[in-house]
Amino acid sequence: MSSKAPHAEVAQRLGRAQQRYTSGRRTLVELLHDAGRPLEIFELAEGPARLPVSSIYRNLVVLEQAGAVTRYPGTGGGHARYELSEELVGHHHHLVCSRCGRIEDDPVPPEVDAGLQSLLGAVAARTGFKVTDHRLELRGLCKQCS
Amino acid sequence: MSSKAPHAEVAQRLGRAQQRYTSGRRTLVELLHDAGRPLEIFELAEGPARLPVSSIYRNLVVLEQAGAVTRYPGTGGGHARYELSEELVGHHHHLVCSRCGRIEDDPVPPEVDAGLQSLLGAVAARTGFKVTDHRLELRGLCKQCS
DNA sequence: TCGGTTATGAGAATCATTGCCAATACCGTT
DNA sequence: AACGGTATTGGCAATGATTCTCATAACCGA
Repeated sequence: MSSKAPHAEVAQRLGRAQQRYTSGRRTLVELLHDAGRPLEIFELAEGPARLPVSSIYRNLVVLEQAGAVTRYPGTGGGHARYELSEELVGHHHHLVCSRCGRIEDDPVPPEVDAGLQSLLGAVAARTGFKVTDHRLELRGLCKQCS
Repeated sequence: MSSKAPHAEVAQRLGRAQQRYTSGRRTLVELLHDAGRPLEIFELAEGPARLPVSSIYRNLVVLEQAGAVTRYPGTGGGHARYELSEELVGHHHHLVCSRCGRIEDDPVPPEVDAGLQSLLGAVAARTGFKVTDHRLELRGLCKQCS
């Protein structure tokens, strides 16, 4: 199931950042790719891979600086989560269930995102803030909890 | 300048939650109201009010449970921030400067939010996720940094 | 004012995250 | 294939934000 993990792109980005694509980093990328949702550190550490915690943190920083993963601060009282960057897996939003806390990815249809883009242009004109990126979090109840 | 802080509404919500509106809690509400942007703990603690840290944390939890403040997890590597809840100060989005890290509020024009609402309805229909709320974070460069 | 309950504040305890460092793996060269 | 130099790893200690504890103080109704 991890066959289509974007290893080539990650390797390229790490190369640009003068970093190696080691086996630990490769494992992280596969775990994140297979999950298809932002994972917490313990989910990476307790999985079948059994990666040491300090290496996980260190490598996530490296991967983030290389532009391969994105960090999301904990949503509830929870802890930080990581995900493959949108440049690798495509633009998407997050569905956060306020009951069970689960976060799922929601791929964004082009017409929806186009609508958003025009909204963001209006913000720039109004406030002088140059918008380069956005994060949209939809909160509510997931299928199971509703 | 803190004259229009929504003390009455906060008191009402605390009452419903069987909680008192003490002077420490009142001070927190005024600080948050005056700031008009999400504040970190140290900004509440080091201000002229000199509130003890443990009381700040405890009271923010109480105020959050009563629906008077909202917690935002730190955006960079940063720490948690708190703000008066949207029910008290109105719906708004956040402008996050990726250079200086500052977060500003951005009030949402009704027509923009109406556009968003229709997008969210589409998500519900497509995924079975019941959207009750959303958070939009616009990232980019603030006026000073650009 | 009294009695009982709730909130406060100072410090200790907890826990995610980061730093440290000796051992290991990797890479280019011979 | 072995060598030397550099980057990475992994276990554990240190850090720092957040939470807990508990004795004291404030509050509220009778």
